[in-house]
Amino acid sequence: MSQGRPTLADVASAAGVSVSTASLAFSGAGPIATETRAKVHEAAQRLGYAGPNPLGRSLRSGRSGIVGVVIGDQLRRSFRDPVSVQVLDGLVSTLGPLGLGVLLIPALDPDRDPTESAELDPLLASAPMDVAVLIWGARREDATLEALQRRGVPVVIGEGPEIEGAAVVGIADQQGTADLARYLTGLGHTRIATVTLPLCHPRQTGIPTPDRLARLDWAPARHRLQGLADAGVEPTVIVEASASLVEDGRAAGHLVLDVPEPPTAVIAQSDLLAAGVLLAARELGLRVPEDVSVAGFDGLDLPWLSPDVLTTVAQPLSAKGEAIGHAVAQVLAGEVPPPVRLDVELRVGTTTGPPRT
Amino acid sequence: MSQGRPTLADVASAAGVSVSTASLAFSGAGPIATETRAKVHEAAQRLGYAGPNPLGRSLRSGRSGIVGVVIGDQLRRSFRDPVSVQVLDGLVSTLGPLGLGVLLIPALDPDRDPTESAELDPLLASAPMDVAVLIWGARREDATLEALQRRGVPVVIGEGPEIEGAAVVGIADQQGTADLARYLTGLGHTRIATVTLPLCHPRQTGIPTPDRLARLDWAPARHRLQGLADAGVEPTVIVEASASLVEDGRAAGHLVLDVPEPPTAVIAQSDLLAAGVLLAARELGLRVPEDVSVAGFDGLDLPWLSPDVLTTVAQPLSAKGEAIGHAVAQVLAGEVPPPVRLDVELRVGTTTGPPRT
DNA sequence: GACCGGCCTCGAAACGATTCGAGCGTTCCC
DNA sequence: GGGAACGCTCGAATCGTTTCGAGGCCGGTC
Repeated sequence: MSQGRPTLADVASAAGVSVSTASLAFSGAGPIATETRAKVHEAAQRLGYAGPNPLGRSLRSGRSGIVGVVIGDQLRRSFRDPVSVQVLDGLVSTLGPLGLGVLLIPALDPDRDPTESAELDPLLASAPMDVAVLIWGARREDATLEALQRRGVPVVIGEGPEIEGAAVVGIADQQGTADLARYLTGLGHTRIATVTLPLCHPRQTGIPTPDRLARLDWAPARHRLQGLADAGVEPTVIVEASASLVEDGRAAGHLVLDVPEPPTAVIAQSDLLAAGVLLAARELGLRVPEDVSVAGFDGLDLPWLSPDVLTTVAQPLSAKGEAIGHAVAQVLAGEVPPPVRLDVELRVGTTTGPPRT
Repeated sequence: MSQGRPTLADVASAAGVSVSTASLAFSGAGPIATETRAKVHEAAQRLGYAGPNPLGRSLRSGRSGIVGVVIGDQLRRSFRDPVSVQVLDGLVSTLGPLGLGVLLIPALDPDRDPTESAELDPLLASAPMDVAVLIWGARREDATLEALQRRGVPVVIGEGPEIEGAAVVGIADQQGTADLARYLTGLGHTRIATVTLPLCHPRQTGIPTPDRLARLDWAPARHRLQGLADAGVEPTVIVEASASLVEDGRAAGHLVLDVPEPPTAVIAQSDLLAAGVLLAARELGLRVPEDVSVAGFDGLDLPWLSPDVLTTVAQPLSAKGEAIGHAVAQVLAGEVPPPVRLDVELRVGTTTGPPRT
């Protein structure tokens, strides 16, 4: 068959061996004479055969070598956040050497009318993958998660709730936030506000209603709020940001600081939000940390804040990605990965100090 | 066969129809009675069958529905740059509705010793994909590109050289840079320096040697340098940054500005580099734009520069991603996409002004 | 000289789906 | 009333590979 690209059968017949032998020559599994292997490779070279077709291989082995990573509806929103990017980086660099590729999968739109199926079935339901990763903030009742379980795709969750049959890689964010809060109260702060990550679906910006607070089901926000409570801090005001972006932090910062009696410290649940609060403070003519202390969470490297250095709780982002990758490998090996919780570290910068008396 | 997950055959026999009919019930191609379809779906539901196995489907149809996107050795480096992210976002949102997924593929390490194959064959050589996308700065002699061509994978290139058999989506960056340069000379600047993107492999930081300048084979850097020449601007000094990051821009900025007779304007080939130059200027006590004008390229939204607004040449990032996605679709439809060149737009901000006399 | 192992190679059976042409029952038209 | 047209369903072939057990050849041993 000289039509189309050559197949293993073409190579085999060109080399004068059987298909199975040719397969062995490539896969390396099983005994094969050095000479035979050379003959096969030579024939492959001659025909321009670039190795076994992954499709055939996958079908036979039942493995695609693909790990699906679920991203938000908009890639932009997910990846504008350096946190996701660094975690993904750790993940990719762990998976790559294992021969596993990362497929980007848009999450199911939770608001979509299921009856109206304008789009052919979404990637989530039809893309090949051996394991799926929900990198960030899966919720307990999640159309995405459910669709994956229905397909029988094993799931690894980063920083999410503990869910039956899914491996979880988390961080000690509750404790880290508590440490941060104690540090601030230790400095003498009593009026502390907080800017949170999204609390629940759908995302909103502003001061959450009690109803929303009750529906709090996004793990990172929940843990970090809980950390405040652990340290005995009751925020004077809680403002929710709809995404972990500087713009949202700035808006939230105005809400928090542009009031008659502003707090003396603001704890933001992410560094980008904190950076936004910092901008807001600057715009309002407040000095940091003299008039207001600002702290974040993540431990990002933000050179453009220079000369300020943000006080923050640093989490090991790449390590989290690597831990997720490791869990993926375990799942593929048929093991059940134990839950992981990575340590975080309070890192004091120049944006926090004692309150003005 | 109740062992393992159910297959189409199981569903078919449970529904009392043939496999081919069951297939029709799912694919929707071909005539099928509504009642039959319902019967099949009901049986599928009962058995927990979540739709046709993509592996089998792919093998038969010869299509995986996967588009490989080649990223640099380190994901972090690629994605810390908002430019890549926005392009990727445009790409994903175009491809998603077409039922195509994006697989992240680490590029081949050009320095790797080919004899020593510690790693099993890289994803690039073995991952399933219908088309590959080199999103940014492919070079003419590129191990990655070559490996793809050898596999017979069609390639779409973003902002690269025109290469035989590969579709290209570019921008009018040469002209845009020329416009920017003319604007600055029009303001009266004569001593203009430039900070470039990487010029060639391997990446380096600092003032490039003539040898390096001669080997200039990275399209974006080449076009934008050429744009300066088109406008009759000969840079007083050229500094090369090894990546489009604020840190590198800052380092380059010090090299450019911390000299006895600094330029009155600096053109950086990306906004992040420009932001770094801005930081360097600030650190050196130079006022912008009074002491030095700074301009970038890309048109990113950089709220943290506030209250400054960067003068820049804006390129349509999402549109570029969409254009690439469109080209991918054309390739898959068997068409040969014509070369695309998107327009850019000079956007004057507050970081440029007339030089001090 | 016959038998027993090793080492390689081969043939055939999956893997799970799509697709094409044939077949069959019904309806409609002449 | 007979034949054609139509609508739906079915069998069988096919996609390209891996894997398993069988078998062939060779050298060594009793």
